[in-house]
Amino acid sequence: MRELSKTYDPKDIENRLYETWVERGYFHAVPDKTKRPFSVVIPPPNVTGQLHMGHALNNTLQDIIVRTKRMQGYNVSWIPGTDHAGIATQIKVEQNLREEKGLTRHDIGREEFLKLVWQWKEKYGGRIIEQLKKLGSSCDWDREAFTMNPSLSAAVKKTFVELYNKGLIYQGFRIINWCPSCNTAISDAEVDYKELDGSFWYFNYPVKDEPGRFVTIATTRPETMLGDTAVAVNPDDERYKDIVGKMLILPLVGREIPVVADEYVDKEFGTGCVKITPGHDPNDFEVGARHNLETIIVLDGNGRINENGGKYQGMDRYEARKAIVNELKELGLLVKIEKHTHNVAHCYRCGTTLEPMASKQWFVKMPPLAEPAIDVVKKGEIRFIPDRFSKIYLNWMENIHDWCISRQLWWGHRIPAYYCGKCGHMTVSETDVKVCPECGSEDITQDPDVLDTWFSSALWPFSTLGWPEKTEDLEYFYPTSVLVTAYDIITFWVSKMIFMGLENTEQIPFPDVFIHGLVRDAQGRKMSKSLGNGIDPLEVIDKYGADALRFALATGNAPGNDMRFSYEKMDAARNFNNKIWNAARFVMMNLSDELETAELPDRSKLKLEDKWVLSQYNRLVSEVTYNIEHYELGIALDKLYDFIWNVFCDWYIELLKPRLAAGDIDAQKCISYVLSNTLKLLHPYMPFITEEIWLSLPHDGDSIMISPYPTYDASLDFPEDEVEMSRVIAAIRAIRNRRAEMNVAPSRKTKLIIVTQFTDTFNSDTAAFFSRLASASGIEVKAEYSDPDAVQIVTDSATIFIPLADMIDFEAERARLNKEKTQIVQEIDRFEKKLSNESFVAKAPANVVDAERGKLAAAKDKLAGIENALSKLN
RNA sequence: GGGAGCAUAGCUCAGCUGGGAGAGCACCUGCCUUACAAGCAGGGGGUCACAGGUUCGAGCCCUGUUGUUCCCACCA
Repeated sequence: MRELSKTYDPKDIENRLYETWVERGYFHAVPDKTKRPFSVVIPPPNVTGQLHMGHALNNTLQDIIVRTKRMQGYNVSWIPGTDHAGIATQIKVEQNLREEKGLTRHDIGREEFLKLVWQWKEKYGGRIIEQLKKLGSSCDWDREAFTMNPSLSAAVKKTFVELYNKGLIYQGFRIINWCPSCNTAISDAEVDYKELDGSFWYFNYPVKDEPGRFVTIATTRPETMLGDTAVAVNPDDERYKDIVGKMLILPLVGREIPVVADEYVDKEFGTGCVKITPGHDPNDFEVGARHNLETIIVLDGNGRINENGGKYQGMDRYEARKAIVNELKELGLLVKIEKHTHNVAHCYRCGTTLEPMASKQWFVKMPPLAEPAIDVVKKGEIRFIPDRFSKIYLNWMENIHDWCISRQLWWGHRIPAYYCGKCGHMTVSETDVKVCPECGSEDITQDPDVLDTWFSSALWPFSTLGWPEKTEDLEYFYPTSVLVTAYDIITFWVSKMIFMGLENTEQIPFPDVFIHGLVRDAQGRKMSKSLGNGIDPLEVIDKYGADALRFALATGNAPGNDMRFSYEKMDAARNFNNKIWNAARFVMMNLSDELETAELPDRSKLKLEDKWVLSQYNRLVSEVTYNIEHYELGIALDKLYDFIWNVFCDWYIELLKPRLAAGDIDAQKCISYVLSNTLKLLHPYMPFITEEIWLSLPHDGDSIMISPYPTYDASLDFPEDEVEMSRVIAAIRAIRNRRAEMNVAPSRKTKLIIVTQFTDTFNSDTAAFFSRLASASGIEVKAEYSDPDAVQIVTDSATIFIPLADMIDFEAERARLNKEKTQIVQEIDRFEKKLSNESFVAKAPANVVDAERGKLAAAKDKLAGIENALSKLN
């Protein structure tokens, strides 16, 4: 056994224990048919990322579940890893290249650039993994995965090719969101809308061959007029009936464009005339398709006007906007400018205003994939915790659009499509294509685009287990048991894992999706770089220890709800650690060397207080187990905290002090048993301190983390003793309370005369601790007693006399007793009313009614005591 | 426009399938009682947003109202 140091120092403990666990292979799991598998999924952090509070919360919750299951005997696999994070990583490396060498990726070329990204990944990619270890996460590091590993890349290619062959992946020309800064298309899910103040410009477009006649259109993006190919009105709009079919002259450009009638136009909005720009607006694109309009794209990839913009070519989109508005004004075609607030699409990665643009991209056809993914949630095969997030999921899935998966980036999984330079044939293949299967030409180029990062993330639960190979791991650990993640990536990631899982493995990837909230700052704001309010978990760990951070994150945590992080919580967490440490030190000081294991003495040797604490401990075991199984991790932790502090420390330790001082071996067994098993319950939450203490106590085995989790034991239920002890505690509390009210110095000990029908309770053992805890110099237990000169305390099971004649204000005593009497009479009245209500007695469950009867009886006993006391007060 | 959450003690929040209104912090009083002052003992403090309803019984279920946060859609 190891001695515990006088003061608790997490730094000394945490690194040492973590290394030991890893060395002994406790985190590593291999398929073993004799054990039940339990495997979990959490979001792989970005490879270039830094640990933030979100990761800390996510890992803490996951580790609590994982450690509990492992102790319960499951064969637990938690595969850690990182995501290549296409755009995010590429942006970082590009920035770096610009800052260090003043070069762009185009200057050095694709191959060289990718070398740089891989170098970057090797250099910084491991950092976040090391940071996760500081938290105590019990991941299987031997299985660490990365979304661009060869085996995961193979899974990506296989998926792409199979979906393509089924017609579920296709190339299409349509409006996508284009980021002029990242120079790539992004999916609808990657768009952030921000409400901005803008303007609404009204312009006149002249009608051809009818000088002086105009239609007035309104737009928020004047520069797109360069690509207008029609103006649309509602077919039912009387104002414009006669103009439908006529031609307009597009100002500045001179192009003739038709007026078309389309249901899409809202008569009430603006002027009722809409300029149609099929190349730069999703709705216009559809109108264009319906009316066979030309699609003219006027912007290049950087957001500058292209060759279709005539003299504006080369101007930035906003420069062009100014110029166009000015020229139209000079031509007298600007009617008015209105202020207009509207939602503007921004890139979620870089914040740049996006341009909707028609473009040829790869898409996943969603409806056929969404359907089974909706079913499994509706049928309850996959459930969200809490359930309300299934609505968000279903709402999203039921309104799904096809998923744009191609990105004009270099970092990522390159699309496995190959084009023949000679005959133009396209081949989609898992293996590299060197020769055109159609014409035999060797002039083959691979599609330059890469796949959306989420495409590979979607495969994570099974690609990390070896899919598409039929590995033993996949067979044993898949489907996984639970996904733990925050609600902000339900649509990004959770939904995609579900439909890809069903598509690729014909199984759900996980039955449970445990959703947690976001960690905010003390004021409730989102932690962000721009606000500078982010708190680095590593600094917190450095100052308080990982156990304290985990406690702070888990305490009060309710599924799906955001939480605030504050240093007040960290102080509370640190204090709790300290409390446990000191309690353990005290227990150990009192243990004799002959105790080797944590075993209870023979049941017959148990005293009242032992049974009382064991009975509560036993209930704690079932409740905590139940709560954790139901993902009520915060509730379970509250109960552990309450038991350890308010039951074990405040009462049980105090109750046992006389016996421990006397060297009572049974008391030693009891207290070390309760402590050691409570530590097991707490271990998933605070792995380090519990291990350190547990190893110092009498124990079986090498580590608390692989010791069996406590289970409910019917032989430890002592309901009667619990009631008895709670009466004793109530009496002690009442005495302390009275003494405090009367300002009796704590050092002043008094005699106590206790009148009670429960005389068995107050035996010589009880008297020892009772004296201590109630500041008594001696205790007499009597069946009958009367002393008009004593303070009388009435509980529902006893009347206690404290001879404090010199301190009594009899007037005040009488007033106090009368006040208590009024209160108890009111209570009795309430209980009686309730119990005389026939429908209550008839309809309420029996145990509720019995409980009310019990309360009534206790109140009546107390009233009798008070009346007796009043009558004896002179 | 559609959807969801939240509104409980001064602050931050728990409260599972309806039956006790709770925790941490803060506050007040008294204590260094040799595990712990990062502590101990005692205490004050709440019309559970508002209005109806269902029920023997509502913080919890239903309807409406107000305030607030978020998600989705994106009428130029």
